[in-house]
Formats: sequence, structure tokens, C-alpha cells
Amino acid sequence: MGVTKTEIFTDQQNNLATSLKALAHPARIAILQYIIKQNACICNDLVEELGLAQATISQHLKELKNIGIIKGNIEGTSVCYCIDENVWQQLKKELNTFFVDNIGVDKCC
Amino acid sequence: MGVTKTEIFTDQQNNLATSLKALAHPARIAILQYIIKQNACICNDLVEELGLAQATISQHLKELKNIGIIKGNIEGTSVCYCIDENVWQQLKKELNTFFVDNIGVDKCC
DNA sequence: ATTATTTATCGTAATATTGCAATATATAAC
DNA sequence: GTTATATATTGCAATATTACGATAAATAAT
Repeated sequence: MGVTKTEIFTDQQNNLATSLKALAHPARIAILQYIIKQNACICNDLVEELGLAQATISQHLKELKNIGIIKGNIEGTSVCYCIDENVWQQLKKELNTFFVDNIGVDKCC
Repeated sequence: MGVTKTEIFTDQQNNLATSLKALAHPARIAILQYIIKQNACICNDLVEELGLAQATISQHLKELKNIGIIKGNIEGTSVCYCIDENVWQQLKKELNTFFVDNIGVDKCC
């Protein structure tokens, strides 16, 4: 086959997996780090900063937009991208819930 | 092409992306949640719990083992899997660093 | 109006991922 | 030794991802 069986998992599991998948690429991590450092940026900044083709950067931006973690404001001919604070904090919270502390040591059989 | 250009990113970016990719599948999230709930489990428990083929579960376990977040102790014919506490906490810490708090609101242009 | 700038989309090639049946391996039980 | 049990590996088909050139679309500058 080659297709994930989403129907056998919970919405929470599917959604978290989707969000993590969007972050799980070095270019997209680099994009987010750059946006955070600069507060905001346009696509072309990232093309110069990262050294990937414009089409490739645009595609990565689209994937980040799909999970809502960034949003873009049109400014003349360019688009200004920044972090969506609400989505960012929501994902941070979900990850904190997942990475619960009391796992307890030496519980392996 | 079709292959990630790892050489243009930092080790930190590549490593974080690799770890996140290992978590970014609903089956692997479900596996980790089950191990945490039960403290430990064997492959067959997961086959029954998740309803995926044994070969598929074994493959997912392998990917989780690859990033070190779980480890397996051989117990007779079965293998007992549990969370590797150190790797788990390390990843949690890296994610907390990434999800730094002071992003600041309304910084978009 | 024409030209430059910026981004998005389409098409395509290379590679990776997902899932499973079949099979191999390795220990336990008889 | 044979059989049962549990896991890993191999091979394969279906699908997804990554990257980029070419091109479209939309505004800005001249």
C-alpha cells in the first residue's frame, strides 16, 4: 500500500502527527528559526539565507501555513510571513502534554 | 532530486528534524503512549492494540529505536520495549528550547 | 504600456515512506 | 528433535516527499 491508516488512530494522535510532520524537515526548522530571529521575513529572504530554490522555499512555506503555525500578510509584491502566536503556543502545549514528566525510571521488564 | 539537502543545515537542525520525523506518525505516537501507559510492552501487545500487521509494528519500533527514544530488553522469545528516559528528557529539552516563549505578539509587517 | 520584482503553481525526476505477506531467526515447551 | 511463540528482515506495491526549472499571476516602477 504506502498510505497511513489514519482511521485506526484517534484525532489527537493524527493531528499531533500532522503537526510534527510539518516541523520534521531541517529547512522548515531553519525557516521557523529565521522568522523568530527576524520577527518576520519574506520568501526571498529565505531563498538567500538558506540557498534553496525559490519554488522549494515557497513549497516549505505552504506546508507550514497548512498547519497554521505561520501566516502571511501581502505587502505590495511580497508576502510577509510571521509566526501565528496562538497556533505556536497551542502546539507547545500539546507537546508538553505528550512529554509528560512522570514516566518513571527503570520500569522496563 | 527528491533528497533532503542536509549539508546546508546545521547539525542541530538536522538532528531535531530527524527526531521529529521519527515521532511524526500516528502509529508511533500511539506506540509511545501505550508504552508510557503500560510502562513497557512487547511487540505483540502493540499488534493487538493497534491492529497493524506484525511486520509493520516491528518496522515502527525500529524507527523509534533508531533515534534511541525506546530500548528493548530480550526476554526469552520476546523483546520488552520501554522508554529511554535520558533520550526522552533530552528531546523534551530540545523542544522546549525551540519553542522559546518570547516570540512576541504582533511582530508581522 | 512595458519592464522588473516577488510569489505561487505546475510538471517532473529522484528518493523516501507505509504496509503487508512471506520468510528467516531465535528461544521455549513438549 | 519437533512444535509453538515472538520478533526481525526481505521484497514488493502504492503513495508521499523533496527539489527545481518553467511558467503564471499580481503588483510596483519607469
